[in-house]
Amino acid sequence: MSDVAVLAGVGTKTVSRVLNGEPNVSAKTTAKVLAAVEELDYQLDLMAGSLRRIDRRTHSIGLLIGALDNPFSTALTNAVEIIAFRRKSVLLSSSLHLDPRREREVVGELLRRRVDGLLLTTATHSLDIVAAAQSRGTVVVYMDGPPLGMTADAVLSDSRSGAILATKHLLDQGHRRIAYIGARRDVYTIRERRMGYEDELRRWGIAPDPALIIEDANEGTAEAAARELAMSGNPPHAIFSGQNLCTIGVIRGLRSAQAQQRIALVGFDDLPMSDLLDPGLTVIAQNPEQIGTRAAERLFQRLDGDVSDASTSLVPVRLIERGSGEIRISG
Amino acid sequence: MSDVAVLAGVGTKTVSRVLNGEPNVSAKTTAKVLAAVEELDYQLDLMAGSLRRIDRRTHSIGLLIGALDNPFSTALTNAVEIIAFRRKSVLLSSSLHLDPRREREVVGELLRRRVDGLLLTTATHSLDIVAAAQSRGTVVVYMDGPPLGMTADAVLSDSRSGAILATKHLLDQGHRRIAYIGARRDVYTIRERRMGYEDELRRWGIAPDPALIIEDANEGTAEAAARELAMSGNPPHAIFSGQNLCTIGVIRGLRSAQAQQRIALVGFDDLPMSDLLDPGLTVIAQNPEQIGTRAAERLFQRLDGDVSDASTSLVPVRLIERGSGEIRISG
DNA sequence: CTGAAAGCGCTTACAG
DNA sequence: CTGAAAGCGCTTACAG
Repeated sequence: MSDVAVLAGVGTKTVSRVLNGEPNVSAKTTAKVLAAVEELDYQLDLMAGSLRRIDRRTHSIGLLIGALDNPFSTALTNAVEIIAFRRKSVLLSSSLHLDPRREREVVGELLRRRVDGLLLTTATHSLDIVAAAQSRGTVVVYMDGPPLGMTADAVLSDSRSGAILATKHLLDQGHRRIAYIGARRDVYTIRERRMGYEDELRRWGIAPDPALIIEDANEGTAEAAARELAMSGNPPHAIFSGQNLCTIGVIRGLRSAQAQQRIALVGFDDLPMSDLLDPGLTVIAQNPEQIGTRAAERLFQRLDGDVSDASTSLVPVRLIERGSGEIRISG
Repeated sequence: MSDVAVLAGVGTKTVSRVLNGEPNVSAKTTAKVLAAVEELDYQLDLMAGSLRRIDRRTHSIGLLIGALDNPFSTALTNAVEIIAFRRKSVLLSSSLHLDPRREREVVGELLRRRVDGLLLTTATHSLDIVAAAQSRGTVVVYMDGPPLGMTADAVLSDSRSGAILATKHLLDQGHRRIAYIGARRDVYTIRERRMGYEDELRRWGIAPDPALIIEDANEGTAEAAARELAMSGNPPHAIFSGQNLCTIGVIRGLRSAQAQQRIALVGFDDLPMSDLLDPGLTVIAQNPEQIGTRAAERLFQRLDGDVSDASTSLVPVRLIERGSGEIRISG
């Protein structure tokens, strides 16, 4: 910046004024400064500025995501990025690559870079440092899960209602033996989905059958489980898959048992091209754009000084009928 | 940091030594400092440190991507993130959301945060500031495209060979009237794909037919184009789709014309679940993990002091046969 | 409308 | 093995 000041023949404070759009600089001086900036291809050093700035804002926000291997996470990230860009903030994005032990280190890296806020989709192993940062003024917003062990804003899908909707839809088709195949039980939203499934069964007077409940599945084990269920002596009439990657496994499993036209399927969370399958995949679609947008907007409201009580915002889900969930009972 | 120093009863330089793992600190002093750090939940301010540090490294790298709406971009980002994490660097990721006018501003935001390096998948509208940053020591590596108007390392798919492979495969099935439906012509790799297609046709003595070449398509227009071609009086025998989102459109178009079992299709770039379609989708699969990994590793080699000549690294692609590309000529 | 001095939280270059 | 002083590139708080 001093180079620019020298070349323009002004003080550094004047350069700072021009580059930050502060008032009280004559048009002539502004022009001189801008010419020098152009000449030297100068870019303001925002990080140096934030050191002295009264609010210490770095105009960066940290995003912690479980893994980027999922269209849901991608859409979420994209939505967040759009809001951040609008607010002249940059996104420091980190994923865990499925290794929860990295969480502490990843969050630490974000905090050491003094992000203004943290958008967390998962944070079970770094609670202390997140809470400490929050008490120092770092804004914390949870996405796709509730705040764990601390008070913070959260934006998430209404998983329970979605699971109830899915289960009811299958019951409405006449199915009674409905299996659940879901992902990691240690994830809040996943548990909610299983519980919604059980709630609705009970509401219809059906006791959840442990033999029809498979948890902690990934794509591979979901495939094996679906295949096994389909080929068993007493196969289920329908399957509710509690997560999109599991759903892919279930589809493969049903196909390898040639049961995809016989056993109904509703998946939680949508998948691209799932309308092109045969049968088309019926899903409970989440709204990741909305979750990401709301969470990021909440974060910036907080940065703007909103000190109202922390709140949890539930984003509605909806049923999309494409065929697999509308297979009716045939026996 | 001074709080920690006071609490531990040492100088700030000693705190700095402990936190940066520098030698020559007694075990006892180290313990005192660590206890104070723990007590205060202190996190080093990396950005403040980089200001004074001799190499001025911020341990952050900027990633510019066209849009995150594509599994290819996602896989690329993921691979880059893994390498960056390994190198204790954080990823500032920005996408353009398809708006090229944002490019200058986005790149500027990254540069103003003094990223150590820039990983660019697109950079046609910010050449001057990228080049200026490069000449100041910011490492620039291009991904998924060649360096445009400057000298820099690049890592990209061997698009031309892939397009030749796709076209040859369709010719091998007996097809002669092969259409090309591709995305934005202003993207280098997309142009390479079309050129590979034309090259191979000519090698077989077939003149490319302008009526069978559709460019600048997106998912929607690719669908319309495919449908129109399929329903025309003189439909093509096969289609080579030059980009994955176009491919989705083409699949929809062929289906709506009920031609998906009649007109062969090879798509450039793989899509998840494309083996579950009927027919399964034959593709030229890229290797985004490899592109991202190589590009990030190159970037860190440069930061480590490698001053060898800039080089372009071509990552091989491969044909995956799943059915749609193996439909043989039937007329 | 403009600029000189001080200071943000660190690391550097020294001195002990 | 340890720490005091200076300085990185900015913005703040002033003074003119």
